Amino acid sequence: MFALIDCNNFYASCERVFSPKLNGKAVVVLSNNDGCVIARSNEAKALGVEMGAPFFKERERLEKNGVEVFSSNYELYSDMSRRVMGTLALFSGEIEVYSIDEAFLRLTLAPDRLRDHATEIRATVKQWTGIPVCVGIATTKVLAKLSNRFAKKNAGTGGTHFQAAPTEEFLSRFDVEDVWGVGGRWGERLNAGGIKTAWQLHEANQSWIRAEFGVVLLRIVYELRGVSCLSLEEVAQDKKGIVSSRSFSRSVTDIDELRQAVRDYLSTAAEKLRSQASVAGRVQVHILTARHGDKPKYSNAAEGELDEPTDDTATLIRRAMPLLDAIYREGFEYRKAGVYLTSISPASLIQRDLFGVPIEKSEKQKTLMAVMDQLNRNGRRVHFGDAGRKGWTMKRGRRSQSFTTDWKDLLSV
DNA sequence: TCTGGGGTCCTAGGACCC
DNA sequence: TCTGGGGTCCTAGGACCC
Repeated sequence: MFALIDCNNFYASCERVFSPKLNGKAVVVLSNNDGCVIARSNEAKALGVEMGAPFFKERERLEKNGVEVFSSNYELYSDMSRRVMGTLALFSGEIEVYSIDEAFLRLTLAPDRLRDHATEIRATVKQWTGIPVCVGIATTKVLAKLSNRFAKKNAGTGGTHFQAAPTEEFLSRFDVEDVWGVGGRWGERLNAGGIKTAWQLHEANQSWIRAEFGVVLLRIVYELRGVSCLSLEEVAQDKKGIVSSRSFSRSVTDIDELRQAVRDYLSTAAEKLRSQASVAGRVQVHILTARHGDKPKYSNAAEGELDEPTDDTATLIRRAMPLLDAIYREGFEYRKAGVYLTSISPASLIQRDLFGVPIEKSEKQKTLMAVMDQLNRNGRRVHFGDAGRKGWTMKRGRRSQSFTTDWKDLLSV
């Protein structure tokens, strides 16, 4: 059996843990730059605040209704996630942390004990971390997802549900787009083919699915039928691509400012690369103007290969700068830039270039990076280039404290 | 009527997820 | 004024090899 545990309105719930006065009130959390709504408490959902709604369009309505609005505080959410996952790990030796607020567990209990187990998981996570979760149990991951959705949408379930078999009665309750792995595009095409519910997808013609949609959807159909095709991925695989990109808080026209942004993002991306002991063979740089409005639009990206794969921030920056120069056009108001590291491989398997960077030099680089990572981990930010006034950095004026990760922010009562 | 039969690697694009 | 930031996998097509 697979259990899917999903935190309810996770970011909003994190804010509530340390501010109980928010209980019962409408709470929303905004994306980076306070751009759009990415988490809503049930009260906020009831007011009709949509997921992904631009904040500037909703602002007045939110204020009028006394909604509590927060900038995103990933330091807090990551740490709360770690606590939730640590708690869940005590309930099964096999756990897959699927996202910041979801995990699959494999349960090998007798079926008659599953319901009690689910209730206990939910109660324990709530008591130990303050985060409310729902638990859905079934024989495949796709069915566990639906089971969880059922628990979440039906108050009568008490937040847990065990679905022993994929019955017509159960699957007919869900639109086909509610099935994990079926998004908007496939939903439309399936609807056009007369498939509107999860049950109809369960009954769909196998060869038609394979021919029209491919093997990915076919696996989902099998999962709906109770044939497990998606296994529990207990160990997180190394990233095959690492992105770091941010929207600016204001327009940027000057290439020097873009250069500094690219240096910053590369520092972040390379730090992630080193944390999984990998090297990257290619680096990509992209810049964009605003998508909306009537200002002239431009976006472009350029990618380049490293002479030899590296995790050295300085080397990556040196390779990336000419790429930025190549795509930069004067006269545009840029709103976002980013970098993308690809062709990632384990650092232990580097194929050195006979005429490349001498070993002694690369050893020095390695030491420098290790020292930098250590300083940054301890909260001192060490930068490449000009770390001075950066007017374009993220806007997040409504952020709560880092209650669990910074002594200065410890809650006072 | 009929045009060989195996492969690999890389990239772009399109889906999907949170 | 103002619209996030990460990821994964699969497929088709083009280039190459013998």
